[in-house]
Amino acid sequence: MVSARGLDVLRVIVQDYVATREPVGSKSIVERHSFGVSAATIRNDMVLLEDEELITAPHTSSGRVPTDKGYRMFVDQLADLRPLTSAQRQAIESFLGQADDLDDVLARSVRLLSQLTNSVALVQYPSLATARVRHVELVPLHPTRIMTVFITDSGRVEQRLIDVSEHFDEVFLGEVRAKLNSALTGQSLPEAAERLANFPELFPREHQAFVAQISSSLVEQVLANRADKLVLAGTANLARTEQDFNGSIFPVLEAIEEQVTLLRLFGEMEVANGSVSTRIGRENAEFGLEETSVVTGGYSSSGGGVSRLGVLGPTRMDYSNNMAAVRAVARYLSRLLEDN
Amino acid sequence: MVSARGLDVLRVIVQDYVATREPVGSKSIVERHSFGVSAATIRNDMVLLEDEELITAPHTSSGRVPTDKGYRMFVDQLADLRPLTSAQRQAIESFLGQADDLDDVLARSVRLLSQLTNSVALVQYPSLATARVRHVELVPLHPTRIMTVFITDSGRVEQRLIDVSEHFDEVFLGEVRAKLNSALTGQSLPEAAERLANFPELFPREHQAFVAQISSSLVEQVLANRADKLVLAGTANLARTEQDFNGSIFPVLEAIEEQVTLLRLFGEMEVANGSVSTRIGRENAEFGLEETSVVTGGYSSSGGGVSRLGVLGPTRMDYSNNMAAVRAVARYLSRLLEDN
DNA sequence: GATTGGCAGTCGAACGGATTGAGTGCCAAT
DNA sequence: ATTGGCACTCAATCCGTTCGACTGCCAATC
Repeated sequence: MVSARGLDVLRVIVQDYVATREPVGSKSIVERHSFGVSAATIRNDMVLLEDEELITAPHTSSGRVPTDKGYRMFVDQLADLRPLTSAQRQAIESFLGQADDLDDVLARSVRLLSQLTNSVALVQYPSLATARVRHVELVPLHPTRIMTVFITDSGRVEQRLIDVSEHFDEVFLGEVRAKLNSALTGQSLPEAAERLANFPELFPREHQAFVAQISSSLVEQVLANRADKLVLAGTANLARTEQDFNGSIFPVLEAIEEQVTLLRLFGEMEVANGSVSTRIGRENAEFGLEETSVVTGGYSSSGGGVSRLGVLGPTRMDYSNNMAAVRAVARYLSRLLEDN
Repeated sequence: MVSARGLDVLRVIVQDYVATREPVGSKSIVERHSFGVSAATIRNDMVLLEDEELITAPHTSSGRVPTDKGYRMFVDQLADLRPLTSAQRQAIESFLGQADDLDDVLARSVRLLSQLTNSVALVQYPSLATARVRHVELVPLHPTRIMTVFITDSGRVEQRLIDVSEHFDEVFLGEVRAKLNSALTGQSLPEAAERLANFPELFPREHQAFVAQISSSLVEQVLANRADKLVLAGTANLARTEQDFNGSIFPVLEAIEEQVTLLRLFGEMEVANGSVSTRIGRENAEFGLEETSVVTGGYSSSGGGVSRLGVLGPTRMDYSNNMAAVRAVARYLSRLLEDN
C-alpha cells in the first residue's frame, strides 16, 4: 500500500515533471524538497507507486513520470486549488467588467482564460435547452421575402431570411406576428417547436399555406439553435506545448476545427455550477485525444441552464493553476450573466 | 544570363522540390525529365540560376532548393495554371450548389478550398464598403428596449439591442422606422452614417433625444460593420506541413487567431476580380510570416465590392494547384453571389 | 519494521571517428 | 555549347566508447 509520504512523493513528481518536462528521480526529489529522508527511501516509495501504476519509468535507468492514473489521483486528491493571486483576480475583474454585449463577454472570457492558463480555452454559448422565447419578429423586406427574428431570454438573437411563394399583405403579417408572440412568448424551445407545428390551424384555410411557410421555417430555426456554439482562443499555445503531444498536434487541431467533437466532449462531462471536473489523457480516447486533458467548469446564465467552459492542453499541464482559473472565470461569468 | 532551358530547369526544380521536400540535384533531374542533355549541362545552368539567386544549395554537396525569388519567378512566369480536373469542378458545383444562406455559402466555400489545396483557407465576408442599405428595422422588445436590425444588399444582416432611457410609444416608433427607411434605403454605408448624424432634426424637439439614441446606435452599427470578418478552415493542415515551417508554426497559429493580421495582409494584396495574386515568404515579413505564402483571389458580390479569399501555407506549396483552386472557387462564388 | 549508505547494473545521451553516397565544380576534349 | 571524367565536399549513417543519471538490491543501522 502507498503510504502518506508516498502520496507526497507522487505530488512532487507531478509538480516537478510538469514544471521541467523531465522525468524526476529520487535524488532530485530529496534535494529540491525537504522530505527529511534519504533518496533510497524515496526510491522504496517509488516502487510502490509504480506497482499501483501511478508512475512509470520511460526506460530502465531514468526518473519517473506520472501515468494518466497518477494525474487522476493528483487531481482528485492531491492538488491544492490555490486561489488566484490578487493580481489575477483584478485582471479578471477589469478585463471582463468592461464588456457590453453577450458576444463581447464571451469573447473576453475566452481570451482571458487562455491567457491565465497558457492553453487553448473554450467557452460554450449559454445553453438554449432551458431558454425561453422572449420575442418573435417578422419583418417584411420584399414582396416575397420575410426576415424572421428569434430572441430568447438568455440574450441570444438569431435571424433568418425566408422567401415565400406568394405576395403577402403587411397587415396580415402583423396579425401573424401578434398571434405568434402570444403563442410562443415564455415557452421553452421544445414547447415552442410543438406549438409551431399546429400554429397554421389557427388561421382560416386560405391562409394556412402561407403561415405554414413561416412556422416551418421558425421550427427549423428553433431546433437548429440547439446546436450549441463555441468560442475559442489561444490556439497558438499548442505550438509551444507541441512536444508534449508525442509529435503531432494534428488530432488536436482537427478537434478544434470540428467543434462538434468538442461539444460532445463537453457534453459528457458533468459539471455542477461552480465546480470543475477534468478528463485526463486516455479518458478522451474516443475522441482521438489520448494525449490531451480537459478541465471543465460550468457557468449559469439568466436563461437558467448551465453551460460549460474550459481549457484543453497536453496531459502534462498545470492542473492546479488551470482548475483554479477555470473555476474563477466560471464564477465571475455566472455572476455577470445572472445579474443581467 | 539565364537561358530558356535554364528556366525550364528552375521549373522542374520547383516542381520536384515541392513534390518531394528534398533538394534536387542535376542527376535526378535528367533521369526524371527528358531534357536531352547531360547532367553536366544541367549543372552549368544551375550555377547561372544560383548567380541570379533563384535557387540555393543548403550545403556544399547537396541539390538545390528554390529561393523566395525563385518561387516568385515560377509563379509569375513558369507556372502552368492547369485548369481543375472535371472531378474537381463537379465537386465545387455540387458542394456549393446546395448552400442556402450567405453564411452557409461562405462556410462551404472555405471548407472546399481547404480540401482542394490541403492548406488553410480563408474567405472574407463580402465587403460592405460599397454595400448599400436595403432595410432598417426597429423592433420593440421591452418598454425600454429596442432591437435594431440592419440589412444590406450584400445579404448581410446585423442586429443589436439598445436600451433607451424612457418609455416609448410603439406607433411613434413605427413612424421613426418609416422615416429611417426612406432616408437610408439605397444609401452607401458612409452616406448612411452621414444622414444618421442629422436624422434627429427631422423630428419635433421633444422627441429628438429619444431618436438620437436610436440613430447614434445605428451609426455605431454601420461603422462597426466595416471591420470585416473572416471564415477559416483547414487549420489542421498546418500540422501536416509543419516541417516546412522551420520548426515552429507558432507565428502562423498566432496570425490565424489574430484575424486582424490576416485582414491587413489581404488588404495589401491587390486583386482584380477573377485574377489571383501571391505573396511569397519574406514578402510577408512584416507580419512575422517569413516562411509562409499566401495565394489570394477576389470575388464580387451583388453589393458591388470585391472581397477576397485565399489560402495560406508554407512557402513550399503547390502554387499551380492552389492558384487554380483559388481562381475556380472565386469565380464560382462570384457567380453565386452576383445572381442573388 | 522503517530507513539508510553502498554498490553493481542498466540504459539513454553525447561524443568521435570511419564510411558512404549524393552531388558539386572544374577542366580538357568534343 | 556540351560532355565525360575526376577530385572534392559534406550531410547522413553507423559503430563503439564514454559519461552520467538512475534504479534495484542488500546488509547494516536506528
